[in-house]
Amino acid sequence: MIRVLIAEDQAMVRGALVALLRLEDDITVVAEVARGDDVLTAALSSGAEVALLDIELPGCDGLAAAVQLRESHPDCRIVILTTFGRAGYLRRAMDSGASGFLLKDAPATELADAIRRVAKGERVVDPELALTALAGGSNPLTPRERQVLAAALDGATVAEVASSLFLSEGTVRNHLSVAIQKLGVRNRVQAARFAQSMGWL
Amino acid sequence: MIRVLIAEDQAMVRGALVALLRLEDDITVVAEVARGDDVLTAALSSGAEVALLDIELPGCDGLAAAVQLRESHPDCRIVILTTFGRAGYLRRAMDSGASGFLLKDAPATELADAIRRVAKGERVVDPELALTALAGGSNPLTPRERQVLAAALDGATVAEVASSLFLSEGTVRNHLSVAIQKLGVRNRVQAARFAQSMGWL
DNA sequence: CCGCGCCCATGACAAATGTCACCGCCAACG
DNA sequence: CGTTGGCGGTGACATTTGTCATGGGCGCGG
Repeated sequence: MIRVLIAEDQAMVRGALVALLRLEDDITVVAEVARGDDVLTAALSSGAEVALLDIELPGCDGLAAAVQLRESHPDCRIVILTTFGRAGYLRRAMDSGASGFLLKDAPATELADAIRRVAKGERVVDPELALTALAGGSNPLTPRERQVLAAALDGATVAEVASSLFLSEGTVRNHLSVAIQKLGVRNRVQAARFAQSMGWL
Repeated sequence: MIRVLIAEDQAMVRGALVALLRLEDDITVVAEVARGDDVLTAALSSGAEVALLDIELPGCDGLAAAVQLRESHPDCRIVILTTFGRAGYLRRAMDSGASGFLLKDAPATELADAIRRVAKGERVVDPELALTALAGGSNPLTPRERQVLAAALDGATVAEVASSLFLSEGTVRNHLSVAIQKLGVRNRVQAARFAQSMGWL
């Protein structure tokens, strides 16, 4: 019997996934949580063998939860389940110690299969996604550029970004300009959107 | 036995929802589709009594699918199932002839319940959401302003928006400026994001 | 130690953006 | 019929944004 923890913020989807896994004889759901910062305690108290983590979670990112889990409960295998097949997400998931990476676009039958294989110690990644992750290359942005871009994502002005990061306005403009050129786009909005679509945030 | 059609683009979620509904004795899933433009034919050929429609669908918006379905198959009740509790979505869903409006944030148990009530001819809407929809008021944007804002959403320049809508640049700037003031924000990006978050697109 | 890359900053400049006043056209409505 | 409001347009203006050159400080690897 494989003991599984499910972390997913949308209650309806979470419940549906539980129903899906209940159909399997060799899998039992021992914990469900809605927040990233509940993952650790729930995993410890339930003795989960496999943790199924969404990336977009309130409280704490699924990838961050994976890191915590890996540190204090290294026997628990981790499967990331996410909507977006962003190359950067896959890379970061692997860096976080995940054993599996599944898309919500994948057929429902693959879920139980992936959990079984991960429980046996295998790694499970959509091969096509792995290719695009390799082809896409790695994140060309420096940490500062990421911060500035992330701040610009929701329409903040240069002045706001500057004060929120304790920088000069000119510096912010420089970082933005460099990021725009690296990404080959024409303004900050496109740059921010593109970076996010690649999982570079 | 209530005959249900499910339209949801993410295969994993779709399969999980099917598993969830399979647990109910009086509900049977007679069709599942991934695209909005497959809803109509699938509903007709399967004789579905209730259609469960996601809003974000490839091919054709779930709300548009609802309108088509309403016209050519008026006996089929419609339930909109969506991630976002945007006030504008609810209003448009009701205008599209939907009988129910459910959030993916709602508990999984509510799904079967909502389907049963809708099948009996009742209307099902999250009461809290209905309140915010009323409080939020209706869309203050004119059709043109919506178009311009939508085009600006992905970082297009004024010139690009102008040529794509066959307008003068000055006119586009005017529409943007008016929209920015109506929405009480400070630039086009915030305006576009705010409008989208309200479902005014 | 020296170079390299990242970070921060300045100042200047061109381009894009946001605002304003004012124009006309047209359809809906009292 | 006159008024109102959405739509399209012009021109001007201040502000913001994107680009460039340049320079200093810091940490890391050869």
